[in-house]
Amino acid sequence: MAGVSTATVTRALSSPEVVRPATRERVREVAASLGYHPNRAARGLITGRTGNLGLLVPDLANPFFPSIVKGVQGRAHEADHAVFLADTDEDPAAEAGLVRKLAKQVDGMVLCSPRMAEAELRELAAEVPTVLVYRRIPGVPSVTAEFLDGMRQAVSHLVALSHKKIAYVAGPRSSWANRERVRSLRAVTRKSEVELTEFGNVAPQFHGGVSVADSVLASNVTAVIAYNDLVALGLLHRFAARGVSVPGDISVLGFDDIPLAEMVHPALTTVALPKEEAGQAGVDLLLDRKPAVRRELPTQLMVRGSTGPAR
Amino acid sequence: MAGVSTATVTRALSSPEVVRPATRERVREVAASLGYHPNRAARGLITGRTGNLGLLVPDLANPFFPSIVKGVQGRAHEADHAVFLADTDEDPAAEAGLVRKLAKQVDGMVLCSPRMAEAELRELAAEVPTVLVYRRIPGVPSVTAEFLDGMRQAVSHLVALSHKKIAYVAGPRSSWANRERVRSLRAVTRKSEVELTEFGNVAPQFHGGVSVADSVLASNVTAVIAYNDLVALGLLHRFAARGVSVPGDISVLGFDDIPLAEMVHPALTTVALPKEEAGQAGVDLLLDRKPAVRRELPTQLMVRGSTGPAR
DNA sequence: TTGAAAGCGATACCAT
DNA sequence: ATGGTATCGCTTTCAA
Repeated sequence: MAGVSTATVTRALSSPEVVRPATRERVREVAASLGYHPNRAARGLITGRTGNLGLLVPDLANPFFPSIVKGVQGRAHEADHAVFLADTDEDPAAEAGLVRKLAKQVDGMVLCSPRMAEAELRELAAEVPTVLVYRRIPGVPSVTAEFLDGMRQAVSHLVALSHKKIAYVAGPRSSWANRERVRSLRAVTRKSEVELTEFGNVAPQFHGGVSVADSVLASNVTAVIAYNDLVALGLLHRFAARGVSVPGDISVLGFDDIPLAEMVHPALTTVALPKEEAGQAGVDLLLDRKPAVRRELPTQLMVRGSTGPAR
Repeated sequence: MAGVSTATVTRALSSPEVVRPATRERVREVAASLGYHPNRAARGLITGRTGNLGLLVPDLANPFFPSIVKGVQGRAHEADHAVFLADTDEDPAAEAGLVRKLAKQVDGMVLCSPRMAEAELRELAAEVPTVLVYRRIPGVPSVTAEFLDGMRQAVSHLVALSHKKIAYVAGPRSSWANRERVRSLRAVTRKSEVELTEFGNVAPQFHGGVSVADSVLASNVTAVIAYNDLVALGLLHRFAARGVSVPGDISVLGFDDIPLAEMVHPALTTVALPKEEAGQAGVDLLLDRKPAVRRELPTQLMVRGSTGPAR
């Protein structure tokens, strides 16, 4: 319709500088009036780049993940990329299959808190450009948070409130984040007067916290740090049902800072992890294709109503 | 590698019945050993089907939507389709662009609670196979819930508790769901002794509820129905801060039944809307390509702690 | 600066 | 039952 060849249309649209301005404008106007957009699949066939990204999350029902998805999604669209989303329902066995299914259609994958084994993950990362978010393995670009520092802030806070006996409710064994938190917590408490008791492992969900609450109460701790906010909320719920006062009888501290943390009574003291930022950083790493980079984002203790002086 | 033509490979993989069993097995074994999967983009070029679906949501941070996404995602993968996700951040102006950007790469779009105007939506639906979830316009397949019946259950419940003056806190004007709820509520209360006072419009979020709570208290209602659970939680939060007892001084009722509703104290009485089911039904409608169908899923009042007898 | 034509990885038709 | 080949929509040489 513009009276030029398809080659010139391509050039007018993707390499404006090489066509005569008059031609370029004519082509662009016609394209706009027709609502023409190049078919990305066909383009990808020849360029090898699809303009698509893949994102894998363990469970969208955990409010921690939608925030990350928003971050990935937002940044990807800024970079004119579309995002495939896959939810694995906390099934490690499903992860590799989903990644491979998407691999051909994407320029890269963002794997958020993948539960699969390290060896398998490494294989996958060799097949398709991969960025890990909230998981770290050698040689693969990743975005994580400063768990050790976050744990230090949490324990300092409890120590300042005179707590001496602290419980930790562990999340899934397959969760790298859980392993990191346990490691950090042990490291931090080893140097202090604090006595640490560990519970779990529980599912990283509300009911996980509910189910372990009575065991925690039966011990003699005055404060409990939960694997994440959802578990912490489960603890709060069961404590309330048992008539246990928080923070009067026991202090509760979570991890993540999901939006809910501020909505409950008492509001949950928690270690805030970067979520949208982590998603954005993940996309940046993927699109920049820099050599294996490890970004570690800062964490921040949010002191709210669920922690108070030891009884 | 299997000693056959590409045509036979295609057939062995996608129309097994037309190739000799021996050949078929040989091809399949070689394919498996190579980890070969047909390139879906290339396939889409000639078949016209991409095996991809697009999903648009207003805001993933609203816990109502992740559930729908899970439903869509799960069903789509069962049908061997991948899902593009786009979050519009509650910006109606962004919706059409996002849809058009994805349109070429998908077999159809699921638009979840789209905020855009009806005329524009109709245009879009003409360009790409579309299913609406939680929105209904003539001629476009849709999945919604029985709001009128849900509202009837809610009001009956409050009437049974002797409430005579009820407030409604309205959500966004651009939200079809809000308009439906207002319409249903007016219809239901018109026939009863109940006096209805309307507040809002507020953002469909926690802070929306917080911001309107004092106005509600200043009126003389004994019960309040919120646009959705998030707004209801905002009300609960502000009421608690003001020392107002729920349900002692005022009853609170939400809509949606998001997971949080059960996690707070007092637990939120709410009208449960189908979420995963709605997402699944949306995908089914899209893939069946039946003529314009309207599915209306049942709703269910969940009575919990936040409603009680009128004071 | 522009056009012609090859080719990306598949499928589907027409032969054989 | 199988192979040859045109074709999908686009980009990228290579020539003009």
